[in-house]
Amino acid sequence: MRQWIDVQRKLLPDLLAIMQKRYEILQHIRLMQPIGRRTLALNLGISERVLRSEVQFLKEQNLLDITAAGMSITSDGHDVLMQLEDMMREVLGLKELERKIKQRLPVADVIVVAGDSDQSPWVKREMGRACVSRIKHSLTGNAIVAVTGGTTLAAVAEMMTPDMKYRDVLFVPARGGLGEDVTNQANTICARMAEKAMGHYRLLHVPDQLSAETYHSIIEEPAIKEVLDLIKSSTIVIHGIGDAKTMAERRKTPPKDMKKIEQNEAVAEAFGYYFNQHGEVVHKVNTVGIQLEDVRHVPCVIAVAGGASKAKAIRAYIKQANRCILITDEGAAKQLVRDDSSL
Amino acid sequence: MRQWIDVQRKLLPDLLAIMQKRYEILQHIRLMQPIGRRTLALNLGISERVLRSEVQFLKEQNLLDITAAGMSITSDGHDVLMQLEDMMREVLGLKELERKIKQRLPVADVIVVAGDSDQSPWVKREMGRACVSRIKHSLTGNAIVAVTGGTTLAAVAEMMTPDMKYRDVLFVPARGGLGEDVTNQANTICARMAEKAMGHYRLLHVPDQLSAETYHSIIEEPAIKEVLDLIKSSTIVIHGIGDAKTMAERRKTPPKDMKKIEQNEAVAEAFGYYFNQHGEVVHKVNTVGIQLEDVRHVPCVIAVAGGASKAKAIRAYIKQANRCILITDEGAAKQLVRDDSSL
DNA sequence: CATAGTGGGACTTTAAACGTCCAGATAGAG
DNA sequence: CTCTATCTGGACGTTTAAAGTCCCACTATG
Repeated sequence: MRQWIDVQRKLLPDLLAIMQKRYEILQHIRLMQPIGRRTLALNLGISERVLRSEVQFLKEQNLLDITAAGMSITSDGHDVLMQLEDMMREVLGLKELERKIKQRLPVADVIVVAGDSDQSPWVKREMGRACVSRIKHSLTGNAIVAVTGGTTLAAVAEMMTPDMKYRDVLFVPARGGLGEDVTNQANTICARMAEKAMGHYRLLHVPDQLSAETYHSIIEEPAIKEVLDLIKSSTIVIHGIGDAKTMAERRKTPPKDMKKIEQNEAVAEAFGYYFNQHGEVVHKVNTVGIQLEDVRHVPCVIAVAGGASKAKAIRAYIKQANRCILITDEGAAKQLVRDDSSL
Repeated sequence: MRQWIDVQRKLLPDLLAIMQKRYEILQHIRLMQPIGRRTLALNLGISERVLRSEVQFLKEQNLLDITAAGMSITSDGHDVLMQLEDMMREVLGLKELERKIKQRLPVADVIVVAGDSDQSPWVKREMGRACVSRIKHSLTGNAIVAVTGGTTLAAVAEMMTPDMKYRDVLFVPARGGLGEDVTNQANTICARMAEKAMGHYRLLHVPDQLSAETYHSIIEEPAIKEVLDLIKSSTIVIHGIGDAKTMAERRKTPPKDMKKIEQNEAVAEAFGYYFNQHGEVVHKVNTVGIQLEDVRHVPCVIAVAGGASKAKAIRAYIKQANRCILITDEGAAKQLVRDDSSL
């Protein structure tokens, strides 16, 4: 396949560009369907007229449907898109990035999607899609999937699709309240993901700020304890990686902790833990649920994070992680490789 | 690879056509270099202007050189062409033909090249090229290669290229005089092939028509006997397959034999043997050299024959052959498959 | 029922591809 | 050495396809 692309690059250089264009069009339509020409053209950054020609072509190929409400993907288009995903990763050199990252960081697997989520918000959803298909890949029987919060995880939940495989899967939030907005809380995302997957889910109703006494008594409540046990025995953990400062600010972090985080030069955050650039824990939010030790024993840990600005955070987290699966984007991946080359 | 082609067919339907066009241009240039635009355009059956555009493009890609004497292939172009050969066989459905033939006829391997040598004479040279690369593939140490005569084998000799592998290879004519023109005789072709390959060769100087006495005494001559022994112990045999009637007419076949061949409904001819449609020998030319029994014990027998008109002959010969390697063209292959489907 | 967003038709502009013709250069034959 | 045939490459008008522009009819949704 590699040589096939190389030959085509020599023999038909601009056709690969056209292929990429059509691929992106299909991809966007799938993402935003039903959608109109103008909106889509604006989104893709191409003229409306050329989009129109392309759309007409794609329609003639039976790859997309076109109704009064807008354009949407046919099942043929869906199939083509599925196969294209793999090829385009190779064409765009994303596989190359994956190889490099695998060489340089201790990860079990890497998937890089095109784009930079710093610049194009929809790239998060592509990471979400990649994450979902990766999960399906390593799903066995009646798994317990623990998920965290964050906008990236929200995107993952949004892209979740129902599947027979999820019939006996249980979704749980990885940890209790971390001080986030309700839309970004693990509970919310867990529920959303389970609904989209047509699977089951349990939630963890523990308030954010508790006195020590209440805390100790509440975790002895049978209803709570049962969920906590499920969480500790989860087989898959899906979590985001945040920039330490951004996360601390977004959460209602007390000034005392804020200072601690800053002074210890934390750069990364994941499920309530803050790491410095060497991957050492410098602070943790006190809450129930899975702990860092527990994570190390989970067979399948998937970290999802993208955008060039998160490269440092990703590197720091990966350093201490136990060969997790990383799902990221082109922006972050390139930055990671660049940083590594300059060291 | 199969799916890659299918997707591209959907997404860029004319891509494969363009690819094929450029492939053919490169192929022809390699075959006829150095060659001018007009001659080439005429040969390819396309307008001179479009050829000019294509050539300009290919030149910019550094795939061909262009001098006052005409156009020729660069080493880059050669590499691309090598890789393309395989891909185009897949694209043009030739691999499909190969699969079908392998299913239906008792052959060890089949290679089908594009075109029909009945209509385009240069297709024989393509078969020649395919044959040469196939030989190299199954060449071991100091092999002895026996070759027959015929226009197709002449094309094989013409396409032979020198290679380190041929250093210890010995070329010999498979059989003595069969009544052909000197240009199509096994001796001539054997010498030509060996020269092109930079290998060694021995010839068999035995006149066509001999009395029984002379015959028996000549084969006892040490010089002759040595060559005959080499022939009998050859490790590779390359031969053509002819239409029985055509071959009989081309050779100075005596009326008596002619009648015998016709009455027994011979359809195929190979190294002096005539076969009917069931693969049974109905006549043989009396001469020294390898015999049909000997051929059965040669580890690698390669039959080269193309053109739709030869399909019947190929089928008949293959029926009695002991899992040989067949090198043919699209015209013959399609006819073979068609005949087989209608049975 | 109004409005924002949709597809699609029609026309003009622009660029690329193509057909055609010819001049200058070069290799090979005589 | 000369002559001729063949080669490339430039020039220019023509054709055809793509892209820009504007507008209209329709429809889903609030």
